[in-house]
Amino acid sequence: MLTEDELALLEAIRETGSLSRAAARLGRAPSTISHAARQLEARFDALLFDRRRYRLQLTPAGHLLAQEAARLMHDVARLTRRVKQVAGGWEDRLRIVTDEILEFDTLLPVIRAFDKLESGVSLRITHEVLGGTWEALREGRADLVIGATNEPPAISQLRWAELGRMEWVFAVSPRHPLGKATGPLSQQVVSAHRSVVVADSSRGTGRGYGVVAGQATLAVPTMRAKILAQCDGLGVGWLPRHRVSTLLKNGALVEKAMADPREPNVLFAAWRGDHDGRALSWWLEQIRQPRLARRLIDGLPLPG
Amino acid sequence: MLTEDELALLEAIRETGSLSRAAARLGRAPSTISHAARQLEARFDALLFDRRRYRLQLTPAGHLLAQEAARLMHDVARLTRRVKQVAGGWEDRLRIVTDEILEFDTLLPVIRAFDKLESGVSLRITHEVLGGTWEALREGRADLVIGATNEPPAISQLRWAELGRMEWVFAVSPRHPLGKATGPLSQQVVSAHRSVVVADSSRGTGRGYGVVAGQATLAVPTMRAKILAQCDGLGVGWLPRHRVSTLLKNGALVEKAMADPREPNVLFAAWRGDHDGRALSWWLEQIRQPRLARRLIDGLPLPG
DNA sequence: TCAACATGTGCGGTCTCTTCGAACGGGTTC
DNA sequence: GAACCCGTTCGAAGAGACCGCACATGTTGA
Repeated sequence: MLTEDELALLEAIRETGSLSRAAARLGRAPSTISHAARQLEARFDALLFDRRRYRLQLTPAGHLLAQEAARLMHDVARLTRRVKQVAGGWEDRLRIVTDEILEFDTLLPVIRAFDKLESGVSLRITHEVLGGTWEALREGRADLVIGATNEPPAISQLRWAELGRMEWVFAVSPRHPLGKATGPLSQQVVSAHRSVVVADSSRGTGRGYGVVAGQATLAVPTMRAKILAQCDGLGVGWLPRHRVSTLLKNGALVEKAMADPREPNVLFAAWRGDHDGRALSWWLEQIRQPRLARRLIDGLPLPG
Repeated sequence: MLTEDELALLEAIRETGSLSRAAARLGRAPSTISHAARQLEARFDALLFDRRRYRLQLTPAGHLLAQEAARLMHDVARLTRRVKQVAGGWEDRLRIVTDEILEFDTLLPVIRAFDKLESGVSLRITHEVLGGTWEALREGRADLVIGATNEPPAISQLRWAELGRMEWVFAVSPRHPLGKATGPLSQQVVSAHRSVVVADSSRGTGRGYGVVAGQATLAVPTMRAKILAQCDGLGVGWLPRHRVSTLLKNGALVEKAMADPREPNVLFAAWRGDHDGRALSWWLEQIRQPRLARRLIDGLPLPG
């Protein structure tokens, strides 16, 4: 393998173009450097230095070694940092999976605050649709899940905390055929119109919120897209009340009373008890603050 | 940095789960291992081993180090191979740039033969359109250029060899308006019809073969596409005679006499004299064989 | 042309660091 | 509780790194 001394040797020889100067730079005797250089060649079983001329030079092989060794050295330095970091109780990385109904924007201030800690932990934030968050936790793809819906399933070592409730509203564009309908709408009436659903293309399986069997659907990638689609009159469906509050106020959407109202969803944060670290603890501490939890669930109302 | 001994130490401890067994496996005294382990911890300034329980275990930091160090070790082994290879006179990699009018298929047998040498040299074969090959050589993006057209430009240390001549034929689809024209065609007559040109989208600049100013053009990505386009009657232009020989025979294309015939192109192989290596020498040796050069230039006639 | 200087290498001695064996304390197993 | 396993400490022995010196060779400047 390569010692940092050997690397420094190559580096010094390459830059100074001479063994004596390299020796001076490294604070060693010239004979030591000469000895070490020969030893290095013996180790790699290759001519690394061209000694034919007065001042020796690196051969192409020597150049390659010096150059790549510098890269390796860099890798080792980074590895050292990571090891110290993990030894200090910080995870190497923290994988956070949010449900898509949470808006990434609301996480930004927390991420910024986390960055200020300069922990070195690399964050990886992705999102999933519907049950995907629980799956991610079960399959070990996530260290922390934020905004998971429905009841926590049976996962060994599961820990969780309630974030709060998300209320839903059935709303349509005023230009939509249902826009002028009066009185509570039955499922039968609704099912005659296309519904807009959020689906995750990457996993292939078609999931959707509150879809009636046989109903035509328009699958869109995000809740934001669903809201915009419904504003456009492209379909109908349930929307998070708080995120469409402005749109309801200015008439871009109209709320419809339903024969079967939708119960509010309880949102959870969840993690596994067998992995702990300072980054996870910090995030849990933040998320347990009611103000932040409220903001995460409410999201940002779309401006009209 | 990490010595291979230290890496072997981590590996042995991780697998055996005990210092004594690791010592036995490595053929050292237990005291040596204990000492080395502590020294490793001091070096990284991190707790790598959990000594609280009876048999010590790797901490998360230790696991990370062992795992990543194994990866590093692998990198070093690969680097060692590459250094030996370069020291043996083989280049680290050979970048071959062909003109697009050469067909990649005709290179395949040569590549297979090169692979049989098991030199370890990684081949990188790309193609360029028109003057792009010379540029690639000038800008140091290529170690060897095959099939460069036109005269060799002034490039320092340039070396070249003639491959042979490529003859051209002006041909159109029988369903094209020019298909029934008689007698030699003048430039003026031709310029009234759209010409098909080969252009390189990746470099942005529009280049083309023998295009008359003001003439409408259809730019296609490859010579193969140009042939197919002209068979389809989408345009007219010069084509390599040998590659369309079958198509001329079966009537998919008809040759037209021209008032200004096109001179055959001389194709060159070129490289720089200041980089030599066994891989380059081998390729030059192959290319200088007249039979191979002929096959490269003629390409594969498209079946009707 | 010759002297002064610079460069790379070989040798013997010194010094540091690794390694070992022996002894000890604590934990596990039967 | 005896036998065994495990990790640690300590002094001694050995290996390898390093230095100073001498020497051959090549370069530079007067």
